[in-house]
Amino acid sequence: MPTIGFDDHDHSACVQETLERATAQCAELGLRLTPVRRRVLEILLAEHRALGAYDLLAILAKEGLGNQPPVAYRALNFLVEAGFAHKIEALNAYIACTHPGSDHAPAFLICSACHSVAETDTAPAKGRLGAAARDAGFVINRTVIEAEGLCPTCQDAPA
Amino acid sequence: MPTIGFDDHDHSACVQETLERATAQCAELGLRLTPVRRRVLEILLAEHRALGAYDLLAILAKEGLGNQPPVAYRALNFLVEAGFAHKIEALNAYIACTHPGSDHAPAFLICSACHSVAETDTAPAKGRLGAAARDAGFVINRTVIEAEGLCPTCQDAPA
DNA sequence: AAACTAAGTGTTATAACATATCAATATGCA
DNA sequence: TGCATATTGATATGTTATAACACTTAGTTT
Repeated sequence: MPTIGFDDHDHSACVQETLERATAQCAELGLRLTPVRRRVLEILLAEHRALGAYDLLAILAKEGLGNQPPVAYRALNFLVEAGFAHKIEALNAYIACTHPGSDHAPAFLICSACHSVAETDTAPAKGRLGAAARDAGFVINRTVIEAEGLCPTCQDAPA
Repeated sequence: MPTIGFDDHDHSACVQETLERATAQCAELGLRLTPVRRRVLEILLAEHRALGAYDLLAILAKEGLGNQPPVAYRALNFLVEAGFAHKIEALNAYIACTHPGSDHAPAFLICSACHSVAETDTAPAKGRLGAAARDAGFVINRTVIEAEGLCPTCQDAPA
């Protein structure tokens, strides 16, 4: 599984493709990708960076899709639970999943300068964290793995 | 370096000892462990679990040490920067460092049931996260490694 | 000692993030 | 159709965090 990162790619195609896959997956699983949910996913995919719930809400409000916080949070919670989006705990912000379909323990590389986020994968149970958990008799349900730093572009940019 | 975890230990001694080490370390580095900062560290050490800034503030207020949010946040930011405390991003809460003195990349095991937190250590650069960062040309400044799950005690407890 | 400087504190206000609750509506299915 | 469930609308509130500015304290320079 590749680290989808800071490189360029055909973005509008990737948005469309991911949306279509999400639509199909919802149909399969009996989930309802309602207009607000679909639009939130589309926004997150298009932005390709972490957005706060209120950033999303502002966009939704302009489009007449809702203007109260629960509108954004409900959609985000749905997407996160369905595996279409992730919450970045270090930013209190949300990002579209770039590894859709796979059951995964995501890890993120977060650029402090431009706020772009790359998603990669970990196998937490296999590393030191898993070993520590086993030693302590701790059973892991969910992991948060995030790294803050500088992406290649921002390293080159003048301070 | 051990995972300081969910086991019992002589707590009041460990609080005193850590406070003394922190005092000494501040003296060495020219940092000022003022009354509020010292008391916040003491509370975090004594509680031995993650506390929200407003939980701390309530305690400080009772003791006449301040009653406005910045009082708590200033003390917490100082302690975090000095390495005496850590922020648990998944909880928006703060905990005393149990590996003081060492320059470390902490990792946490967080019990969803009893909210106790064990601190252990990682070597992020050596695991998959480090490999992904190198592949992407990403330079890591800080890592957030947190696992939520059940501690040994809460696994045994009835649901 | 007086003046200066840097760090810390007090205080007010507000920004930013998130959820509880209850009523209304839509959807899927017996 | 009628029922159960999921979703949405709307109001209010709860929780976490910082901006801004005045004031004080401790150390340092003159």
